[in-house]
Amino acid sequence: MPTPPSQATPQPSKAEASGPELPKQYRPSEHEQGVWDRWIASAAFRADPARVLSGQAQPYSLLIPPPNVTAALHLGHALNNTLQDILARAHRMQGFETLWMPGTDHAGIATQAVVEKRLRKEGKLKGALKQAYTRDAFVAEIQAFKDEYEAVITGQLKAMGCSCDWDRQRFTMDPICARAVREAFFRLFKDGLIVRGKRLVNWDPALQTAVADDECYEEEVDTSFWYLRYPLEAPATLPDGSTIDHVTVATTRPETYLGDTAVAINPKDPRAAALVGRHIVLPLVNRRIPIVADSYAVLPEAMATTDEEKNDPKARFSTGFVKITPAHDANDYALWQRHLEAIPLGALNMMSPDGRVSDKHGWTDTGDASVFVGLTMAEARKKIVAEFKARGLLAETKPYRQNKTFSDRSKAEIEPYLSDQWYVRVTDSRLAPAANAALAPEQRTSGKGEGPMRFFPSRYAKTFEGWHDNIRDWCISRQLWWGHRIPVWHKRATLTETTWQQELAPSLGRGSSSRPSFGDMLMGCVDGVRTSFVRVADGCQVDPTRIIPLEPGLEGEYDICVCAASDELAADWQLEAAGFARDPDVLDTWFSSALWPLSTLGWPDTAQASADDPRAGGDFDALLRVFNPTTSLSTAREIITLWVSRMTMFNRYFRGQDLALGAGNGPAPFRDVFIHAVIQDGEGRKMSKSLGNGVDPLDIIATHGSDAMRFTLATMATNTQDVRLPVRKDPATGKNTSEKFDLGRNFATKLWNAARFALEKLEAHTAPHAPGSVIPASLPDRWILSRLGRAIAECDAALANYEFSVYANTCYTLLWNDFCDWYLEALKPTIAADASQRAVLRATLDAILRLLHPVMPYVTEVIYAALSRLPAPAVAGLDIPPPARGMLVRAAWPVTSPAIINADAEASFSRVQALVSAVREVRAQLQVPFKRAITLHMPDAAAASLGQGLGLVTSLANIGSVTAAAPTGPSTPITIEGSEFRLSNLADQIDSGAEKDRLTRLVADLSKSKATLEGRLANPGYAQKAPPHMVQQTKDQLAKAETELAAASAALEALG
RNA sequence: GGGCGGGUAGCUCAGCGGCUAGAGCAUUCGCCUUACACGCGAAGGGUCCGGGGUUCGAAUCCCCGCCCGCCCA
Repeated sequence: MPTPPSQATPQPSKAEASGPELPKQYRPSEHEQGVWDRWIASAAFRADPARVLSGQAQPYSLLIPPPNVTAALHLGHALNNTLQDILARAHRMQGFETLWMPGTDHAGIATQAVVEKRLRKEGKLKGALKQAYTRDAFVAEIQAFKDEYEAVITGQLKAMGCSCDWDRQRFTMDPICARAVREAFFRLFKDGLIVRGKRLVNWDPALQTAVADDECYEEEVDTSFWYLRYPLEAPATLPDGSTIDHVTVATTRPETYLGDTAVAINPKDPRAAALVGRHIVLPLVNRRIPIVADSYAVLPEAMATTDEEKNDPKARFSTGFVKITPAHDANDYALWQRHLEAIPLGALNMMSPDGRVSDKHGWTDTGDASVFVGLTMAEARKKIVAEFKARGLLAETKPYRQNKTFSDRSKAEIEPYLSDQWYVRVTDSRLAPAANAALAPEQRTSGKGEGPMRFFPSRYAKTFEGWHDNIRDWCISRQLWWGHRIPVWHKRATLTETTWQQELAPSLGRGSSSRPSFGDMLMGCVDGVRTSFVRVADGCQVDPTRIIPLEPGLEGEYDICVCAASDELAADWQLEAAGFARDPDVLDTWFSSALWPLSTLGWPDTAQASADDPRAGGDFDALLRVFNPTTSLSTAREIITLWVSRMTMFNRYFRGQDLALGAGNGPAPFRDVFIHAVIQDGEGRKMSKSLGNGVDPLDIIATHGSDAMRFTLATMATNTQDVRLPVRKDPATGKNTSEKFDLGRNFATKLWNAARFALEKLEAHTAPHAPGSVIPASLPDRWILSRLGRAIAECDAALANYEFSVYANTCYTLLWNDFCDWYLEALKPTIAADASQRAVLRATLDAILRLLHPVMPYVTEVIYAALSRLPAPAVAGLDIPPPARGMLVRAAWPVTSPAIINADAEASFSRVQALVSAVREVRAQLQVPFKRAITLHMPDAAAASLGQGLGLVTSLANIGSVTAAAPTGPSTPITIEGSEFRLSNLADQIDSGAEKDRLTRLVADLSKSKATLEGRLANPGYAQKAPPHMVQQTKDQLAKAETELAAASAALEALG
């Protein structure tokens, strides 16, 4: 793993630098550290915003999706960071001033959960966290854990070769990022977009915190419907004349009956008229609750009239009566909101934060139900069902399968729970709608897109758009200790005209003529401090100007919430002395990650940021101006809603304010959003610790090398949603690995060996070519340059469209199939004598190294160290200027002139390839050893038309002689493009059986082709409607097949 | 429930209106051929999930269905 850079500029190691000659084998571990040190020492990854401001370069920037400090990186990170590094390195080579900003995320709930678990395992924590640890002590434990994992993660990224601007590395809780969080919170609070609300949240009773919807998952579990008899206050007579003294409710959660405040019946239920407005008396609790009419109550199957009603799966289980528990069920809460008048008791919470029945958190009329207090919800269920049964109030129990929600982190069952939380009103037009408006017009399905933001692949724009169209207020408070503490101080006060002065009197007098008073502060007349008054009774926020002085009718209990823009201001106003207590909660992690495009660049106070982090270079002001908005973001699918959305909203909001465009009108934080595929195991499962199917990038780097891993991952980055990586356990090491990575390792080796060969030839023959730029003359030279020109164009297009597998595969084909299989083989006979060919070989290898560098930075850099010592004659049409310091990392991207693409050379060369392949085929089928030089019988005209190609054919196919004379002894036919030639001298004794087999197969193949082509031409519609060139092509093919078939048949007949 | 992706050679994937459907790995055969056995040369292997339709022509476009996966609710 790379260590911090040494002070002196490291030189290439002996292995790298022993002259142009390379060691026989490429062993990644012997080179990677040395190459890394040279990159760092030369500040190769350093972005200089001044070059952009002075007009010397265009900016290109990427923000790393900050990995959670919870755990080491896995292959998914390896993929994402490889792709980002490819982009960063390619753009750097293309002349962009490139910033790849690194950093890590504190990952509040995830990290706290992991550390808590770890402490329990180590025996340092028993019982409830909040009893065993103080806040500060626990945060210190997490801090230590964070330091450990941040180092691990950084080490992994460096081992992978990630060319981040490491001096600027950030952490979401470092002072610079913390200031951004503070500023953002304050601005939103001030603008009325952060509000307090009593809402039902997803409560994790194990972690004792609210969790976001996206931190939960659902699972089907076996449970029951219980049928509970609720006694009526007085008997009622139904339309059918019968009299009832109770109603029976069907419920899956009998334990929450302690919080019931109503019973609902469907208005279409015939019994409704007789019952609505009457009351139930809850058993044991003796609470009097009303019956209300609401269509939320599902009609029993027997009463259902419409199809929809009949098909409702709950109809089978329904009695027509539903217990309503607003504090413990989202649907019930919504029903209460529709019947505020009819349900005076509203929401009664009967659970404590640790998931036990409690009469201390909102429920007071305990009555005989005190027997349940203190039980867990599961215990309470059993006991409540038993008590109902004992009293004859349990009508029946039916088994039922139901979807339940669980917490991702603790796996505990989620309880809907009524609690005070902070929300961001993201539905405001300056937030979610502004995010959608940032999309490019062609990526919007509804509404107007006016921004530059594009998703790659484009289908993900729909996910982004749909999310904002349906977005709800974002709950940002978390009942945790690890995170950015909410900068709000609370005080509960009962406000009446008279108590107002008394409640706040100790501080109200603080004002003097020169300073604003405490009252001014509360009214929002003071910079950097803002107050909201939340009426406890209904959670409504009341305008401070109506509180001070208090308007009639607004008396009551209030939560006074003071938000301070800095701790200094909070201290200055002596809030705590005045009885205000700081909110114990922290912010949702995504709140700070949402600011990543701002906070990493020093926002909001770039001068202060420069002072805070001198290592980063003190140029935060230029950094923010040049690199926000960024160019590309590469991230995972599920992150679109969690992170991309919030960054977009915040960047547009805050930058809009900064740039005086108006909140919400600022730039989107990035131009392109690339969504990469998810790596799964061979069975299509997510890689995870619990499944034990994860692969550690460092293990792959150790066995295969960093480049091999990177290259393989790049080939896997197609535009599908998932890619599968079959995993196997290495019996020797016990570690997970995958044979897939052999692809990259073999490719790196191939490159290494090709380079060794080229260097050997270039070293051995040094006679200079004629002065001036080399004009390639030989067929292989013209051909390889043409192939190179095409490959560069394909790579350029692929990278511009985030098609990483296309880029990798193009490089693969160019190097392996074109350069190694054909070009290097073709030049063997001529390279020694041809100085111009040596120049082309050198230039082509140089260009290939440049093209491959973004994906395989280490091996290409090592080879380049050797290659760059050789003279580099210019080759016409190929622009590859020598790089600064002889380092590939600083080299320019290869550029070719359009003229380098040579269709004639390609056509001639493919005839050579076809002829050579045909000869090889005959050799293989007739078992003619490669070493046996054979004779090719070919008319003079045909030989002449091959031109330079003839020499290539004879050397590549080991043709001993070419003659126009007909063979005298045994011979076999080969046909190329409809022409027939013969091969002879194949063996001392010809094996006519093998030859017969070969020709028989050939005749069968050709007959099949002939039939197919004839069939196509016989179709009357084809000749009439297909484009003429298609028809002509088919005719040509048929003619060719017929010629070849005739030749093969004749030869077969001649054999007898 | 809504949205999205996928089902092509034994495996992992390209191809997304027109060469007789390709690559890498695996398999078989032959090779230490002036760099490379992590290699070279050759070969075998596919009702392109099923069923309809559009078209001169469909793996590719449309419709219906089946199966797998993901995201959101």
